[in-house]
This record gives sequence, structure tokens and C-alpha cells, in this order.
Amino acid sequence: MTDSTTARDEAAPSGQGSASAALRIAVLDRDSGFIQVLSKRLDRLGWEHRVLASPVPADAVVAMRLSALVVDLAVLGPQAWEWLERLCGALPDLGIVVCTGPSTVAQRVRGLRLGADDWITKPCHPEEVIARVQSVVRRRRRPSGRTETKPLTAGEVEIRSDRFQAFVNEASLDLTRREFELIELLAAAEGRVLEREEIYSRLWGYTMVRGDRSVDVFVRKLRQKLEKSSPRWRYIHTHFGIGYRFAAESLDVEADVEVPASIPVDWDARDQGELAGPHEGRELTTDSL
Amino acid sequence: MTDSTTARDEAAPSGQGSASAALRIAVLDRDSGFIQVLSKRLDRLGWEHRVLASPVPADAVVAMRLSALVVDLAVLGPQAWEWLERLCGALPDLGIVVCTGPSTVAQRVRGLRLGADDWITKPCHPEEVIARVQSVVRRRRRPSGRTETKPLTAGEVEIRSDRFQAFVNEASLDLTRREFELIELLAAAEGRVLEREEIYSRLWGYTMVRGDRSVDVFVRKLRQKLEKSSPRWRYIHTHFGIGYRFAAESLDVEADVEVPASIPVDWDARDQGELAGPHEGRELTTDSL
DNA sequence: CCGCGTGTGAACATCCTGTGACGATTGTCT
DNA sequence: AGACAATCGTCACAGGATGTTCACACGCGG
Repeated sequence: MTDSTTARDEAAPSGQGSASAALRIAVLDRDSGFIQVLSKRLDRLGWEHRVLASPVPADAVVAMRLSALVVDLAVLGPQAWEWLERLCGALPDLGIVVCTGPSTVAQRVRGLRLGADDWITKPCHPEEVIARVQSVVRRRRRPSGRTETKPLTAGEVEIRSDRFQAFVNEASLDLTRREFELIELLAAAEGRVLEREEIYSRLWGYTMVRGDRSVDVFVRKLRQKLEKSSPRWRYIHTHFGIGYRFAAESLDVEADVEVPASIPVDWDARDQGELAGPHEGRELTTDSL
Repeated sequence: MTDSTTARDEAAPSGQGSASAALRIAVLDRDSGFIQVLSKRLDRLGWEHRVLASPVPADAVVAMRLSALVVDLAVLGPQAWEWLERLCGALPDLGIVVCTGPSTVAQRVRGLRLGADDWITKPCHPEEVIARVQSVVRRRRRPSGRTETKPLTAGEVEIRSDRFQAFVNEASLDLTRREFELIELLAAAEGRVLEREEIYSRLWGYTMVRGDRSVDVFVRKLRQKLEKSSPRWRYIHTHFGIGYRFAAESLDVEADVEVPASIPVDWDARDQGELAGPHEGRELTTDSL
């Protein structure tokens, strides 16, 4: 493993609030003075950052896996709008702060509507730029309420966010980062069907291109590991043409007759544990192993 | 309503289009001119909004269940910072846009650091205020966005958008994607008759060519599956020369004793369905099979 | 009674997913 | 630095599920 270094910062489905420090920022600008001051400040904050002086294709920005981007639209010339639109379309979760020279209200409105998160007019104080970037990034992390309090369990598996691992009978499944993020995302959906596009955008951070099989492949890897450790259960269900649904379902058939009444089962706690929606009534969990 | 269909039209993978409409905004300001213009604009947008002219306790704001708040800190006087801090602490998900008179960089930075999402300096154009509020709200809606999934029921069937499935007595009908979209569309029409062309254009996304039987075929498949799982009910009714209407109707003659009480019958939808004869009087309900 | 719209079943074409393997990339260890 | 291992993303293929079209039977409406 040892994956978790940069793991959570970008595109984290349920990031840990702790890692507010590690941020990847890029600044696209030509004003050397501005860049210099800003860079120094970013250094002191310990934010990983990168300066781009020339118009970078939107696709290239996507590959940088940024948390936020500060951009002077002037650098991009006339195609700035198109560029901005494409970028926002591809990375809905990227924080974009436009920091540019004098502009009209209409321009600012247009930029914000296209997907920019903030718009600062030069000249401006670098400290304010920093503060606005922070503000944008702060808003981005959703899971404010979802701290790593409760380990999720379903069927035989237990998903521990604090360990970045899933376990069956205390034995780790040895999930990789992506695999874990996937199972965590699915399990957190509480039995709802998640569409491929949504899974992709929440795990990878940008929008999926048609024909991408990444989600399928990782679902397969997950299923393999789940099946190996918990053969009598099915967890990930395919919904053809839509996506996947996570729900623990036992393969043991109608074995309730087998369950001796002598063993008192804590139905309440058990039911809560099951992620399987309240329906799927015949959960019958004869954990007779 | 009809999540999946509308979602389809705008190619939005996860976003429920309807959610963008329901916004609750409050404006805390004393500048009557500003308020007036802003209010008018908010009205036209259809956003539910409320104007507060006097310093409202932070707790009171909490009770308003807002999506966003536009506030002139000047109204709050010297306690503005404390007020802001408390509010942000209590409602981390509330979008807060400070819109106030001249300020120093330090003040703006402080406000943003305390939790404000944006800071606009007056005088400013109301359209920009709107755009910035939208930008702030846009980011926020992801996490809770998918809560409005209310199971729709009619007769014995229950349509669950979160599972892309319909159920009868908790047993799935195993509908395919198109079948589900169709039943969802029909059911959402609340008993109105939908013309073939409309059904087609809303499910397929483009206009139907004359002679296309796709809708008929899918109606048939749906009827088959419905009949198999719920034989004592009729759901989809043909209106000759027009289209189809969805309404649960029991075949049991007044002997609803048969109807298992476990599932409440949606009488309302049924009644509405009977009345709905929008098109030329010849309703003549040929639903005799 | 005729014309047209609809129900029905099946054949056909298409799309979608499961699967295994391969190269690319990243990070670690020596 | 270089080799090595793990992980990730893409590809091609196969099988199956799904969507579409067609021909024919039937009933409605005029």
C-alpha cells in the first residue's frame, strides 16, 4: 500500500478532513512580478504549486491533477472562454480562480457562469488571492460530516476508512487505493445504483469519456478480491446500461431452518450493519460459518 | 420529476436538473436600492428569497435553512466578525457572499478565512452578485444532491429511482433501462395521457419518425412484466390514436378485500387519471383488453 | 365492410459488460 | 542512479443483454 500520500487530496470521494495541508495549485500567468510573489507565498504555505507561463491546452491541465488553478485569462487570448468552458466541463471539481486585468461586469458574469469559482481583478494583493483560493478549495471538500467515525460493514466485509482497507474476518483484502475508494464509494451509497459516469467523476475527478472501461475493470478487480475472501456473498451488482449497486447478499439458500434458535441473534444491530437497503427482504444472513 | 429523463436530455450524469431551481437565498442589507434591484432579479430567477434589513442573530439565520446568504457586514457593526464566525461554524454548507462597501485587503482576507465564500465590493452590479452566488451554490450541491428520491407508487408497484427499478411486493420487475425510463415517465405523468411522440422524444431524445413502433414494443414489454408480477391490476391504458396513460386500476370488482393492505393504493393518482381528458372530448377509453 | 392503428412474437443488429493480457507509470529498495 | 515491484489504464475479444425492425393478426372507428 503506502498509497495514501497524495491519495486523498484530489478527487477524494470521502476525503479525510485532516489533510488540509497538501494542495496542488497551478498558476497560469505571465506577470513575472505577480508570479514571483505568489510563488513565494505558496512555498511558505507548503502548497505544491506549478507556474505556467504559456497557454496550456485544457487537456494538459487535466493531467496535472490540481486542486485549484489561478489563471489570467489574458494569457489565453481570444480562446479563453472556450478554454475555460472545456476545462470546467472536464474537471467539475477543480477550483478555478480567475485573476486578470480590468474586465466588464459581463465578462466576469460570463466567466463565473462558465464554471469559474472566483474572479479577482488585478492589481490585487497576493494574500487575497491565497485567501480566495483557500475559500474555493474549502468549499470543495464535501465530506465535512463524514469523518472516519464508523466503519462500514456489509455482509462479511468491514470497510475502515481510517485504514484505507477492507477486511473480512480481520483479514485485509489488500485493496489498492483505487479499489478501496471504489468500494468505499459504492458502500456509502447505501444500496443505491451509481451510474458509471458518477463513479468515474467522483473517483477520478474528471468527467468520463465514452468508452472508458476503467470503472468496469476496477469493479472486476474488487469482485475478485471480495470473492476470494468472502465466497458465499455477492456484493457488487451490475445494472445493465446504468452502473453498479453495492449490497451484501448471501448465496446461502433459505437456510433459516438451519439456524438454531438457541443462538440469539442481535437482529437490530445486524440489520443496521447490513448496507443492503431495508428492502431485499430476504437477507437471511445465515452467517453459519 | 422524471429524473432520469431530464438528466438524459442535458447529458448530466449525476445532477438532477430540478435541484437547481430550489434555492433559498437571504439578503442582509440596508441599501434599499440595492435590495430592490436584487430582489427583482431574484424574483425573475424564481429563487425563494428573503430580505433582512436589521442585524439578525446568527442562530436565527440557521433556522432559515438557506442555500446562500448575501450580507453587508456594515449592517452588523463591530460584531460582524464574531457573527460571521459563528454562522460559518454553525452552517459550514451555507454559501456566504459578503457584499459590502470599501474594505482593506486585510479585512477581505479575514472574512474569507473566517468562512465567507466570496467577497464583493460595492458598488457592484446585481448580475455579478447573482453570478457569484450561483458559483458558490454550484459547488455546494454535490453532496446532498441526491436526496430527493421519493418512491413513487401506484397500485401494487413501487418505482424507485434510486435503484432504476420497479418493485411489486419487494420483488424486482427486472426492467431494462428503457423499460424503467418508460414506466417512470408514464407514472410521473400522474394519469395524464402521453402522446407517442412525446414519449418518444423524452425517452429517445429526438423526434420520432413516422411508423416507428418502438414505443409500442416497450409498452408491451412493460405490460408483460407488470402483468406477470401484478396480475390483478392494469396499469398502462391505450388511448387509440393518441398514446398511453398510466393509472393503477384493480380488476377486482369492488372486492378490494383481495388487495393486500401492505401496500397503500394511490387512489389520488387514480382519480386524477380518470378526470384527465385534456384532448378533445373523445376520451372513450378503449382500455378494454 | 374497409382502412388504419395497435398488439404480438420473433429475427436481427447493436450495444454493454466480463475478462485476460499488455504496456505505461509510479514509487520503493538496493 | 538503476533495478524492481506494484498499480493503473487501455486494448481486444467473447458472450450475453438489450434495442430495433419486421411481418402478421386483431380490433377500433368510420
